[in-house]
Amino acid sequence: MAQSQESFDHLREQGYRLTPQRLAILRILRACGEHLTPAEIIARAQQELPGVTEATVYRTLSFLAEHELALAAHVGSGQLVYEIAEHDHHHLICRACGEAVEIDHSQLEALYGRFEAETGYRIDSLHQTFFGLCPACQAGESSVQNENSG
Amino acid sequence: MAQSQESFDHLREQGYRLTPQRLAILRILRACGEHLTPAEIIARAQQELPGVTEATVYRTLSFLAEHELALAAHVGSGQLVYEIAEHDHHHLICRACGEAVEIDHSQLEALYGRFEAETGYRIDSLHQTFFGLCPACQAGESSVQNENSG
DNA sequence: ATAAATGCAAATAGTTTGCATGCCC
DNA sequence: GGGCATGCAAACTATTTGCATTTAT
Repeated sequence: MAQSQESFDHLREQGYRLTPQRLAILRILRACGEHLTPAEIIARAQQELPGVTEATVYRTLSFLAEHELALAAHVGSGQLVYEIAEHDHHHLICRACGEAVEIDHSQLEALYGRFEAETGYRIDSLHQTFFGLCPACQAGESSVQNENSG
Repeated sequence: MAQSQESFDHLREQGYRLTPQRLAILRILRACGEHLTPAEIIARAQQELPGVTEATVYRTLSFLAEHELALAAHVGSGQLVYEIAEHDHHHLICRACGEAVEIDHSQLEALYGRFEAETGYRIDSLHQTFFGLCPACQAGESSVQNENSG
């Protein structure tokens, strides 16, 4: 929670407000540690703050992403997902059970460097999502046949 | 066009039909060579086949993706995009001008191998999308300020 | 006090579905 | 001819927006 104090002050200085809704959603993202869909965040936010609306959650998520307190990414589901912006990392997600493994950004740096050298692009994808099958689901591959991802 | 003949026969054998709509959409994807959003595909399809509906295009795209004649991927826009399934590759897209560079899958194989060794996952992400700024847009960075992506 | 943020509800955008008809094989 | 695919329109889901009210500062 300490790491946010400076961001909070910074936002306040710019005239933004730290409303209970924003704090609650930030808390939810922090507590989860993983990415959540807007729907999941809405559900959790409504438990903490009965009466909070979907519109507010969407607006809050955009706000947090814009101010780099949260990170938005696309995963296979088609929905944008959000997670707390703490350190740069990527995800490897199991298509079958949805389990996600974090991949530290350092593991992609060499690749990015190579792409940048080859193409001249400056790459800023700090949240890639890779898909596959986790060891458990590979084992039960013939029996497990679902396609969930949330 | 030759490369599709066998796929066509295979589909027909399974009782599927190669309707003008499906062929037109396949032709559109092939002609483009890049990924297209459903909206873009709908627009082009309606030029080739006046009267074709959105529903049909969506259904056709799902059909083509399911039968591996097309490939579906998420790019930053939030919309699923489709492209012809010809060879495994990834994209590096300029956030500013939308220009895309292809990255052959071979360039990611070592990385995937490393991830697989570390995590035990079997990775099957054959279409990653990386974002960045292309050389031209880096040059005009201060002047170019748009956020288009389609 | 004041401007920013919320809640509400309606609007919008994108995608999917049911069903009668059409058309590929 | 038979059954898969299409067109049409309506349903749905996810997200955004306008505006009066509330509230953090």
